[in-house]
Amino acid sequence: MSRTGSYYRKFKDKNIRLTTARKIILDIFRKTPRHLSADEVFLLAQKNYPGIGLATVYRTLSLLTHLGIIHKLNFGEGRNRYELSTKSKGVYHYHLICIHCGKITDCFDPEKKQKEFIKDIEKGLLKRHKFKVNSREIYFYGLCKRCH
Amino acid sequence: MSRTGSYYRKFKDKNIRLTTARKIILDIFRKTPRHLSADEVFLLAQKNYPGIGLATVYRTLSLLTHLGIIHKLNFGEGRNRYELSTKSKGVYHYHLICIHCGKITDCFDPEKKQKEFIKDIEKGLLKRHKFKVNSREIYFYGLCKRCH
DNA sequence: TATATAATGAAAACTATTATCAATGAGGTT
DNA sequence: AACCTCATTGATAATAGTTTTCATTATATA
Repeated sequence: MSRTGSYYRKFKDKNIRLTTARKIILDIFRKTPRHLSADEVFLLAQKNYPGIGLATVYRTLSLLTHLGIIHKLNFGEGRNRYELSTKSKGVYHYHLICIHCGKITDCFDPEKKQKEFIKDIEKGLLKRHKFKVNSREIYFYGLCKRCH
Repeated sequence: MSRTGSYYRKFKDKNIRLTTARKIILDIFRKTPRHLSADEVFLLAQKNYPGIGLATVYRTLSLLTHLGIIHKLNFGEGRNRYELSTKSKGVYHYHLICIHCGKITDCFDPEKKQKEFIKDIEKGLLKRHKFKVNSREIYFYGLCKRCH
């Protein structure tokens, strides 16, 4: 089954209707490996589906977030951004934010070791705080290659 | 020299005026070990300084953030929160956010080991991405003690 | 104390997001 | 295929957090 199909099944299982808007937006995330704002999703969606409304975009983003399909991010810009959360299932990744130019970089685990680090921390949280981690967000703020 | 004094010096060094509003707000952060929203800071500030305006609070939060004295946080609530950043100099800490009840917990490093983990990751970022980390924000989303 | 100007308070402006509501369309049933 | 139910939609208004504007005030220095 295609990846898309597995998302669609998630909808069916919960009696959530598979509308054009939802399919289009899901597709955008599958094709765009970036952190998209609601506005950016809206503009991209309009290309294939001119009639779509901004409110629907917001509602869909909220829905997909609650389904765990996408992940809400915040880089301190005064707006939220979203990305497919599938990646984070197997591979953890960090976000690097340059405090000078604002550039945001995805950084994937180069070493297995680091993933184990995080897992280790999460085990500790469960043991000591009885906190069951579902997902994690790791932001590093600093100066990027071009800014120092 | 008192801790306050060291902040005041930071102001002097940059020719930033030490006004009543700034002293009051700095004091709030020194006394309140919580993640405060602009509104909460505003309400607390008014107790000692009834005339203070909300705009000044926002301006001061922005100033203190740029000076590196406080740190801007976002827990996906639709507003920003702030905390003194001194803590993070020596001791790293994580934020646990319960996706059910919304409770936010500060979690300090129980083990030296974990701090070393993070340092290790940051060394890798410098080496591979030429990214110099200034500060980090680590959020764990999941279910808290009372919600599972 | 006088001076220059950074900082302030009040209010308006701006921007992201959410709520409202009548109209539409998805998906099951006949 | 026609029908039916109600979740979903688009348009718009409403809300809320934050930023900007501008005349006034207060800080730091001479």
